[in-house]
Order: sequence, then C-alpha cells, then structure tokens
Amino acid sequence: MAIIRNTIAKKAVFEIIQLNKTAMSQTEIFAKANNICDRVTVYRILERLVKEMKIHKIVNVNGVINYAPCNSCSHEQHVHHDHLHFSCTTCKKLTCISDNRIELNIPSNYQVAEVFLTVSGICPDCLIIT
Amino acid sequence: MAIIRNTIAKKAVFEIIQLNKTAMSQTEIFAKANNICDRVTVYRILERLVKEMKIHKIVNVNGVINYAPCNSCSHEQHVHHDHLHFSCTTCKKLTCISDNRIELNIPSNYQVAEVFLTVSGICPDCLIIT
DNA sequence: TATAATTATGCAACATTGTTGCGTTTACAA
DNA sequence: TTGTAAACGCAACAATGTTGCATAATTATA
Repeated sequence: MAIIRNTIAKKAVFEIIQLNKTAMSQTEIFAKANNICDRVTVYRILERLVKEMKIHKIVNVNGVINYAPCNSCSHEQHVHHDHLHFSCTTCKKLTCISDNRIELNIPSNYQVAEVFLTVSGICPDCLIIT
Repeated sequence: MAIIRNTIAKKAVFEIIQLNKTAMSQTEIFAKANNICDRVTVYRILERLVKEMKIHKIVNVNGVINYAPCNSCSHEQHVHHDHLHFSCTTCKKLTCISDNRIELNIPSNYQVAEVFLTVSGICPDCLIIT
C-alpha cells in the first residue's frame, strides 16, 4: 500500500488553498508558493490532495481547473457535493457559495459520480468597480 | 452595425454541431470539418455562433470546452438554460440530458448570467462495455 | 452586374495549461 | 541509522486556445 508523505511543498500548497477565500488555479497557487517547488510538483501535489479528498477540483466556465478547500465535507458528500460555485466572468474568480439542494432528473442508465453546479456572472467585488 | 455573413465554413460547422447527438470540442468539430477551413477559423466561427446564440458553450469536467446545438431555446432561456449536462469520464463525451428545474439560492449581490449543471460519471454506452 | 466596404479567412507565431520520462532526493518506518 | 518507496526537479512534449496581419470572399447598393 502506498504511504502518504507530508512534504514541505505539500503542506505549503495545502495551506495556500485553505487560507484563500476563493478557489484557485494551479497558476495562482504556484505564484503564491514562492518557488517552494517546481511547477510540475504543484500539479502532482494537487492531484494527490484531490485523491486524498482534502481539496475539491472544480472547473470554471472558461475551462480552467480550480482547487478549493474541502472544509466540512464528509467522505460521502465529497463526491456528491451539491454546493454552488460562482464563476466571475470579470475577475475569473471562482467562489463556493452555499449548499443548494438540487433535484436531479437523470435516466437510470447513467452512473452518476459528481454533481457540478456552476453559475457564471459578475461577483460583488467586480460589480462595485463597475 | 456588424453584418452577419453566412459563409460555407460557418454553415458546415453549424451543421456538424446540429447533426451530432453529443456536444463536441473544437478538435472534434475540426476533425469532422474535413479541412473545409483552418483550425483558427473554426475557433472564430464557434465564437460567432455562440454570440449569435445558435449554439451553446459548455465546459466538461476536464476543462475542455464543448459546443452543443441550441435547439428549442428562446432568447431568454439561452442565458438561463437550466438543462443538465452529463460529462462521461470514460469517453469524455458531453451529453445534454433534460430540463431540470433548479432552485438557485444565490446572494442578491451576485449578478447571475448563466447556469451550468454538469454531472460527471459513466454514460450508458461506456457502462455496456464495462 | 459591377463595385466598394468590411467581414471572414489563412498562415505563422505565440501563450497558457497540463503531461510524461527519468535520474536524483527526501521522508518515513523499522 | 538506514533502506526503500514516495516525491521531486528538469527537460521536453502535447493539447488547447489566441493574436496580428495580409489576403480573399460576401453582401449591399449603385
């Protein structure tokens, strides 16, 4: 069985994600990591953190993959987390909003894994500027 | 005011999207277009078709942008279309499933543009193979 | 139907995001 | 303290998307 190591870089990346209010892309995380490790290593750390279910992987409306902390989220909720993501088209920030109860109406011959509910638009910060 | 032109390449791209059951990426559309035009032109045609609201732009769970026909979709529905997209993690196909009524619970200081409801998992075709 | 105006295209080059292979380093258990 | 597997760095690659500019094609209208 694979042993999970808690390296310096991994701890740093995890902390960056946890301390941020909005979800972040690999590029943003790497920029904040202050050259603690290689670009590629950040990708691999993120992959591991998702597998260990410590962070969520969410795609914004532009197709950029973002990572958000997985705060109060049980094992079961993790894959079926129905909370809403707001993807700002101005600042490109992805924010986790709230838990939304969704009524899914999917044919039974589809095997559902995860549910993604993303709303695009303009976030409060960008609305003020405008 | 810009005049909209209906070029051969544009007609071809639109037809490809309309005839396909699942949503397609630029790569797939270009492959089907049989060198009717340049790779870049496909990107630009897709951009225009989205702006003209003839097709929908949807992101699959891997971050690849897909395009789907906008069949029975009024002007108002277009930006608020609440129908569900199934993103197969095996064959990567993106399918439009059905209209799902979603109860959105978003703070009023957010300006909503579009709603994306995407479910990942395994589609019927891939389940049979397994 | 000929022509002017401007939309659309092709090509080349670039930018961003994400992946892979491989030799080296490091964390952790014993 | 040390062996071993996990993690890392580097370099190279792959996929997807974008931009600038000269040229071609479409459409209105004269």
